Amino acid sequence: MTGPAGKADWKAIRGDLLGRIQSGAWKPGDQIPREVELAEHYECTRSTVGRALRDLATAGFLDRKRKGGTTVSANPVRKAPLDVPIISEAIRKAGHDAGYHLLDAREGLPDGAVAAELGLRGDAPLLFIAALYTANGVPHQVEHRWLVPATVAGLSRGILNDMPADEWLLRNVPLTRAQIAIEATCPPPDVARALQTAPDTPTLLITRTSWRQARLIGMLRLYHAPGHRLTTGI
Amino acid sequence: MTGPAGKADWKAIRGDLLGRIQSGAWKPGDQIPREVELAEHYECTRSTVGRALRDLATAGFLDRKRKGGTTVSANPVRKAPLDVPIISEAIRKAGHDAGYHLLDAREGLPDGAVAAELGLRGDAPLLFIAALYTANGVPHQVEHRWLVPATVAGLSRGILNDMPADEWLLRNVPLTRAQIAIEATCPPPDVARALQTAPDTPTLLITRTSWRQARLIGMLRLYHAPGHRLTTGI
DNA sequence: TAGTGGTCTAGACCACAAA
DNA sequence: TTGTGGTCTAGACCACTAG
Repeated sequence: MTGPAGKADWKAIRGDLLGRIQSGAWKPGDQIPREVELAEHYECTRSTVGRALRDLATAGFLDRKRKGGTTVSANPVRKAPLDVPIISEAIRKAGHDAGYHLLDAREGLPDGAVAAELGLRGDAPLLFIAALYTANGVPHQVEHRWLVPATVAGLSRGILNDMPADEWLLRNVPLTRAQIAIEATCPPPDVARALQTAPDTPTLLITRTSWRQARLIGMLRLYHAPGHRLTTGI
Repeated sequence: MTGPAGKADWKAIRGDLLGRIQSGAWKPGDQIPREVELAEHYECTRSTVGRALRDLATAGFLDRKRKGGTTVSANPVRKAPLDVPIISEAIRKAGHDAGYHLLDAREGLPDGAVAAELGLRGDAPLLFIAALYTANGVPHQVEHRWLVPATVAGLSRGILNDMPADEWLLRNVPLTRAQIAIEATCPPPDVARALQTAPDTPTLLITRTSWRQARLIGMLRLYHAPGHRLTTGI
């Protein structure tokens, strides 16, 4: 119910509108005034209130339809932004010293699970990479990658010795689409060994399959050290 | 290098600009033309290219600074939107029959870990809720909630018998801020029993602490059935 | 068909940061 | 100081959709 306090400023207007929603003055399902009316109330143009309304709509607080007007979302499905970072960068940003060790890099046939996940028949060789990331010298994450050789042409073992695959890929084969799955699992024996944990320790596993346009780049399995938490917020 | 193909349309411009980034025509760190120049190139106004540029910047593809100009992000930290849904809704949306069973609801003192997580001293009683969600009759998720009684006044055991806490909270005490943590763990004995799994099965645990403005609402621990995956994409 | 949001224009002023 | 993006205005036309 705040009036046009200071001046017309789309962020202020957004805050005011959000306040009405979160305070319960406007309830889920309610129809809110039209843009023209709000513009009049806030003493600004329709463009300005429009921007505030658009922002609240993309954030999930409002539903907008032409002719149907703007309503308060009945079911505000909130989205928590989950970072998909360069691993070493993430470690450094957490204030730790980031280490990287290539454990394995070779061509080979993917096993059935990987081939199925990638939608391949399993008879085409992929580039397999295993690497360990450390934070302050302590095992932090282990990655298993299966990459389509034709798509990542130019990526050699020599490069991988010095540079994590994700950094090379970011610059040379940037992804345009990715599917991400997060689950809890027990690490395979070699991963457990690298992480220095017992093989039956619950481990957070992130699986990411990525494409560049229509071309498959490959798959990443990222095993986190025990106790590692993925955090975000709203 | 596409010209002003059809007409000035901010989505088309965004697509064209994104194409230049993803094709490698513009590389990370590169400075891109100023708004005025792009407007000239696309034969539209600065507002229109500005909208396309703003969109790409919020998506993480561009960095913009006044006077400094616009550059291609050197480190495009992509964000994957993670849904924070009403649990029953999510089960239904997956095409399953959603079931809800209240397992426990009582006032009690939180244990040390919960009190610490909530930043409480542990001498104030909280409302504890345990509930089981099923999908097609099969155990799907178990939630443990600790709620601050003063903040959720009106939430009774009678209500909780019929309605999951999250649905009541959504309508009556909508959160304005939340911290979310995702980790792998072994479920406590009572959770393992409810999920009908062995206690040493790796389980995906989502912990969410939520506030309404400055007031603490409470904490949720959501244990997922074995094999459950959290999925998202870019 | 009429009303609503979605978009674009042409111009202006302002805020911030680099030189 | 100066150049860049950030925002706002006043107006117009268009696209979708509810009635």
